[in-house]
Order: sequence, then structure tokens, then C-alpha cells
Amino acid sequence: MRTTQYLLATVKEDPADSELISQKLMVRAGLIRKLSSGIFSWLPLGFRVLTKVENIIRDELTKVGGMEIKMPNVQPAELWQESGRWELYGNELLKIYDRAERGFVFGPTHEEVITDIARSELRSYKQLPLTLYQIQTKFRDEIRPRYGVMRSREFIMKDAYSFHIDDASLEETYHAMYQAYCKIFTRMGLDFRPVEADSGAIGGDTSHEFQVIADVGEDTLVFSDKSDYAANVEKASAALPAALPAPSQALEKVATPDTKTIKSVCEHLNLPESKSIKALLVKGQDDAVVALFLRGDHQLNDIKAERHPLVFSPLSFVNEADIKASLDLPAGFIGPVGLAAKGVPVIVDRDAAALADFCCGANEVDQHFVGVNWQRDCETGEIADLRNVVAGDASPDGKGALQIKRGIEVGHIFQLGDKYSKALGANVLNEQGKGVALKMGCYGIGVSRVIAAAIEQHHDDRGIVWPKAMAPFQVAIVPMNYHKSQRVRELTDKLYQELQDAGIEVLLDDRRERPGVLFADMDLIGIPQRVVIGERGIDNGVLEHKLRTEKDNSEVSIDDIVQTVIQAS
RNA sequence: CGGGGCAUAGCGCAGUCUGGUAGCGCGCCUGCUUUGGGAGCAGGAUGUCGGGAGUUCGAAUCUCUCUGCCCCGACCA
Repeated sequence: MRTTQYLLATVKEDPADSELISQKLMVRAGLIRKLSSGIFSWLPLGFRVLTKVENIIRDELTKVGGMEIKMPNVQPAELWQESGRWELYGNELLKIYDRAERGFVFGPTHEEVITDIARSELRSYKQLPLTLYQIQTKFRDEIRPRYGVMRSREFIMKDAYSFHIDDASLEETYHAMYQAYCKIFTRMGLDFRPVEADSGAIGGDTSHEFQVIADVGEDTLVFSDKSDYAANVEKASAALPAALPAPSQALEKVATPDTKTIKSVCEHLNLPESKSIKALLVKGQDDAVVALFLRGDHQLNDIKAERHPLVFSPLSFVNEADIKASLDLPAGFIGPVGLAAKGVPVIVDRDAAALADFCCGANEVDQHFVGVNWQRDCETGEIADLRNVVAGDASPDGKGALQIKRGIEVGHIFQLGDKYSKALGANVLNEQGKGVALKMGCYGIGVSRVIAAAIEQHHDDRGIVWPKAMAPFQVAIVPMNYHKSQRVRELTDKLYQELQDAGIEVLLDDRRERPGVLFADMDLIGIPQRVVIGERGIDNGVLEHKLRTEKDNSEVSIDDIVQTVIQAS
């Protein structure tokens, strides 16, 4: 491709409405343009990258038996009513109506449609297992789209679905898919980690996320420094705390005026926050109020709390006025001593339950207890894991300490079980001739997001530095004085042809611009290799070959250049 | 959805407080010069100042209203 015939839509200045480096670079390099909030066009250069990513995915999924299909974007409301998600999915679901006022959705995901296909096409266990996938535009009406294509409303996703007669088969495919995902992201040249994940709204039991490690990532990841343990912080647990020590102090009530926060209480009492207990009052089942107790220095994990049977989901905190009105408890001074007598269910975090001689609110204004001990001074109630792990916690597998990093979720795989097949009645006959609900797995990759994630990991101050497998072109030819020098022009055209004949994707920058302009643009769009052709080199029988990842170039003889480029591709 | 900000040429911005004939840089077009890291000179084109309503002799500027976009919080590939 010649740049004079290509829409090379590079711009010098950062767009005003962008925040992230990847977002700025995608616009500046001419990969994308924003049409509306969270909605983007892909320009020729960006589309080439998109195609690269899609083809890597196709290749690896085909290897594990996936068959590509294409389901409709627009799906009838009836199907979503049948699964219950017409109501449950919420405002993220874009509902649209046709001329007859019939309801439809613009698909945010395709469990309903795929399950409909399964229930009408799959009859027998002999057809299983089966894996179908598609690469397609989705629409989720995000509350707040941001970060360019990283969190857009319209986005491109690969979604795969597998069908099984039993859990063992599901697990086998799940494992194969896990391996395929590792290969996909490795081929893309990404620094990624699979982590244990919460399965969230999509449902199911076992679930892993594939996270690209990046400081701008929206997810918090937890790793052991000595083992393979890795999990999303939503899911991560620390090792069990040590056994409860015996009490060594007597219970004592102390005045703590104007100390409604843990920080102020501990400063006032000269105690570390890790020796204090804080109370969080949340909505329970049947409008009850539930008290959660955590160590003062720990943070509540909302998802863990929501999962507790006593706690109402979604998690909602009880406000100060309601605490006062319904329970007559002073917010800021709530503690476990005597709370059970008031009929408030109590859930204590495992680490809070392992404290002896701690301090806590006395359920009276401006009063705290010190030297408090469970059992002796108050009931423990239920004990559960309620907190976010913190760096330095012991790994749950007993090997090493946990460390924390940020990640961008580019893939997520789930064992759904029979959630959708039961809801939609997708059954097959087993070997005994009995109808059983299909077991399903589902597997997503954010195709557009993975491109932004790759740029976050691979850029420098001059622009994008594409991993080879994602690059829109493998090599850029940059001739000096192409329009003036006959010798340069002839050699350039010859090399351009030879490289293309060798199957290399070449971008020839034949614009009538000064060299600085050409260099700057080729660096910005991040082509992995650059060949510079100039009079000086020709005199010496050499050309310049430079890798985008390297600072310096090397001289290669004209005869060897095609081979050099092929080897570096 | 709550809180905050912005909207002026293709892009990035000044001008708005204090009303008086629309500006700068980059980009774009023409010509000449230049040609190994975003060139120089000369000439040129491009604006419903986001939309609507109002105040005023006069509105980019003041008032009201609508819309769009961005940022901070709860969701997800």
C-alpha cells in the first residue's frame, strides 16, 4: 500500500476529549474516530488491526473445534422475556421498537439466541459437545462510557458458547478454551494473566478472567508472589487468620468524644487500626438491618457481602437517620457488645473474628470499649470472609504473600451450567433416552478493547509500538527524495514489489513530504520495521533497517534486505 | 442517574467577566525555495460562535431553555 493512496489519518495534537494514552494514540494514529459518546468508527488502519486480532482468534478457536456463525444484532423481546432478562438486564439493554411497536433489543450478548438455536437444533447427546462462536458488534448502554474503545457502548466482541451432556464434558471444553485463550493473548504479544473471577450477572460457577496487566486497568488483581494463585480482588481471599488468642485485658468503657471515624478513635486511644473493629450496617433480607463487622484497617468487599444469605442484593447501606430511627443506635459508635440483644443479625469478618483485646463502639454516643473479646464480651454471630485482601496478606494456598496490580479485562470464560438451557427449555436425550438440560459454557473476548489494551502496554513517546501479530503492516518503506531521485525511486519501487511478492504487508510512504514528517508518522502508527532508502546508502550498496522497538538502525546490503525483513516479520 | 466542567474554522485554543463589524497556532489550497527527524517566504479558502427563545439601537459576550460532549461515583468484554 502506498500512503499517497491510503487514508493515513494521522493528527499532530491530542484530541481534547481523550484521557488515556491508548485513546489519544488511536485517534492520533488514525485508527478510530468518535462518532458519538461511546461509539466509534474504525478507519482503514484501525480496521486492519481489528482484522489481525479477529483472525488470530478464529485460528485458535478453530483448533479447539469452534465453528463460526453469525447471529442477529436485533433480537425479539419475546426471547428476552422468556429468559427473564428483558426486565433484569436493566438500562444497559438497548430496547428498540419496530413500526408495529413490537419490542426488540440490540444484542448486548447472545445467550438467548444461541440457546434458542441449541434447543431447536440439538436433539441428542450424540451431537455433543459442540462449540459455536461469532465475532460481532454488541451494544451495551453503559452508564458512563469512557476511555475510548476500552469502555465503549458499541464494541466488537467474540462470544463463544459450548454445549454438553454433562459437567465433565463442560469442564473439558472449558479447559481447552482456557488454553486457547492463553495462546491467543500470547500470540498478540500481551503481558496478561488468567485470574479467578466472580461470575457476576451472567451466572454460573467457575469463571476466569484474562487480564492485561496495566496501571490504567479498571480491575484490581491479586497475585501470590510464590505460586500460581491469581484472582480478581472481587473474588480473592487471603489465607485463614491464625487462631483466636486468649483474652489478656479486661473490658473497659472509655470516653471518645467526637471520634466517629476509625482513624480518629485509634488516634485518640493510641491504638493501631488493626486492633479496632468497625461496623457497617446494610440492608438485609425482609427489610432487616444487618451489622457487618470488619477490622478497622480492612475494606468491605461488596460482592462477598452480597453473596451472604442474610444480606440483600444489591448491597445497600442503611443511612444514619434510619439507624437512629429504627434501632436507636448512634452511627459512628456501633459495636458488637450487646447488639445481639437488640435483634440485629451480626456477620463478622474472619479477620475481625480473630482479634483479641480490640476496641469498638459502645453503642453510646462518644463512648468506645477497649479490651473487648469475642465470646467473653459479645456474641460472634456468623463468621464470613467479607473483606478485600490487601498487599502482604498470606496467599490462600499457603504459598507466599499476595501482591496487587491493575488489569484490563480482555477475556472472560464461564461455566454456565444449565442456567439458560433450563430457562429456555434446551434439552437433549441422553444415552438412556431421557431428556436432560444442556450444560453450557460461554467465552468472551473484547476484540476492540484488546487493541486499546495492547497500546497501553506497547507505546513510547513517539507513538504506538505494535506487537508483530497485531501490526497493520509489517514494514514501512521510507524513501528519501522519492520524487527527485531516479535511483531512489527505482530501488524503492523494486523493493516494494519484491517484499509484496514475498507476502509481506508493506506500507510505502511515497508522500512528497520532508523526511521528518515521514519518520514521525511511521513511528506514530507503530509499524514494526522501517527501511530507509537514500542516495547515500545506495552509493555504498546499503539500506537502513530499523525495528520500532530499537533505538538504532542497522545497515543492510541491498541484496539482503528482503531476507532481513522476512526474518524480522 | 447524582455532582462538576466544556461547546468559537478540519484539529487545538484565545476572545465572554466589562455587549460595538470573528481571532491565533496547526492543518488545507496555489506558487517559489528547501529536502535524513513534524521547513521558510508570499498569496488564498473555510465560521448559522451547538440549537431555540428573550433583553438591547446592537449579543460569541447578558438571561432562560434545550441538546451534545468530557470528568468524578454504582456496571462490564
